[in-house]
Amino acid sequence: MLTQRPKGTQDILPGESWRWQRIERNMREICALGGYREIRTPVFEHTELFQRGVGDTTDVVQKEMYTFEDKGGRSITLKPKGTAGVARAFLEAHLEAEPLPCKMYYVFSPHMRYEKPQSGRLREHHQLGIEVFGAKDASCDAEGIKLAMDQLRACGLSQLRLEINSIGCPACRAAYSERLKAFLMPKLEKLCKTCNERFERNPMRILDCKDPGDQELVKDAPSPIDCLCEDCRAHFDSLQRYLNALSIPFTVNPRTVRGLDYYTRTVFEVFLDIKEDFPALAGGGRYDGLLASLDGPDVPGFGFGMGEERLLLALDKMGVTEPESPVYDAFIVTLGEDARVHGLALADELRQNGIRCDIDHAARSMKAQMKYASKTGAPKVIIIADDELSKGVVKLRDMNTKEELELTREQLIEQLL
RNA sequence: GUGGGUGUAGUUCAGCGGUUAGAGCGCCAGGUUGUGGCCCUGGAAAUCGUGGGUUCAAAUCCCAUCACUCACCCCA
Repeated sequence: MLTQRPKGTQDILPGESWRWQRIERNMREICALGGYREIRTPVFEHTELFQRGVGDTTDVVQKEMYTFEDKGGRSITLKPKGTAGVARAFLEAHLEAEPLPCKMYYVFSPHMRYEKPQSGRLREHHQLGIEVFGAKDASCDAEGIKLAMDQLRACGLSQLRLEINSIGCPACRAAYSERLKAFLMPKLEKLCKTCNERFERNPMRILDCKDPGDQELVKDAPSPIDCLCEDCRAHFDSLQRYLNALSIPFTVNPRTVRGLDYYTRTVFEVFLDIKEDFPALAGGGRYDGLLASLDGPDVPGFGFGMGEERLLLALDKMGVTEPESPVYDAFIVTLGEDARVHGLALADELRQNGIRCDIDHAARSMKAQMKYASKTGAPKVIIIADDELSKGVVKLRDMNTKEELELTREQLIEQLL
């Protein structure tokens, strides 16, 4: 259908864009306080960037990318993940030569994945988040997590649950993977079908399988934390120290495993702390090997992404509602074309003075204009008709008290300011 | 990709074989030739998702298809 949006997309209509602006404003303010500056990267990149930067074996790359060949024969992919593009921009501009860390944030970044849509999951969604390059200490991780929590709280969410974990460095992961496989091998027959598929591809994913039978079977599985090397262990310990210093409650969940290849050490997810299932609001972690894997310098990284649609969904879910502020400070009701001529000039003058106002452009009846003013929530109405024109005044009506004053232009502006 | 649910005015829904498919809300107009919210009256607005089949007769039953939606996989 011509007038139907593509599957898995959403329009942000005039009546709701203010909600987006509000959460994005919160993010900008919070980030500015911590010295993060905005970065904007393209909505499409060379396909190879995502294959290398996200991971060839991940579901995102294997079956969810919007990939096409452009007219120049290049393979192009619509951004399915944010970090790879930011990493590419960082490397291309050689920001590693500038003072580090490089602290960046982004808002309203569109992400496209070919998935089957459902609640909180779209084919195009928008993320806000941060990326930091060149800070290896866990204080960076803690600060970033605090920022995510602050952002959610600033938007009006208080019931939050932070889950952290450490999946270690590649060496720890290899060791853990072996240990986990050894543990799972004898139970393989009893595990569900998808877990059997996961066994070779990504055994860690079996740990957060939703199947109750499987959960029971893997209850005593070894924890990745037990396989951490000395450095990774120390990093995870200091992360917890920092989080405590920031008074951020958290739970260590060894089952939290980000399904992307580039993560190292810290991974975390933030959930709504409620009984019902609700998808993660934010997720992220450390990716110390990412830049090097893109042939860049050995510079560590940390970041998180937060789904704006999911955040808004969570606000609805938790009943955090705030009415839209009225579109107008005043609405100008005019009767007849002479009045409209004056009304339009007056509207312009008021706008020059920073007063948000509008005038009827449809030559409707006074009743209809009053009704419109009322519907839009305008607190004041300015009435201009023959009577006012001949007297050289306008009438200012207070829509709540119904009080009406006859005023000159100067008096009117004074009143409205 | 797998599985469930739902498609009827702008919107939320009723109708579930039998005249011309209804209602609430919204929209427009009038009651009130210069005054909104409440009330009253009227009006516009629907190829009943689409295609095929069964039937004397289909919005209603059957099949297919598309869309929306929810869950799984995965992820924000």
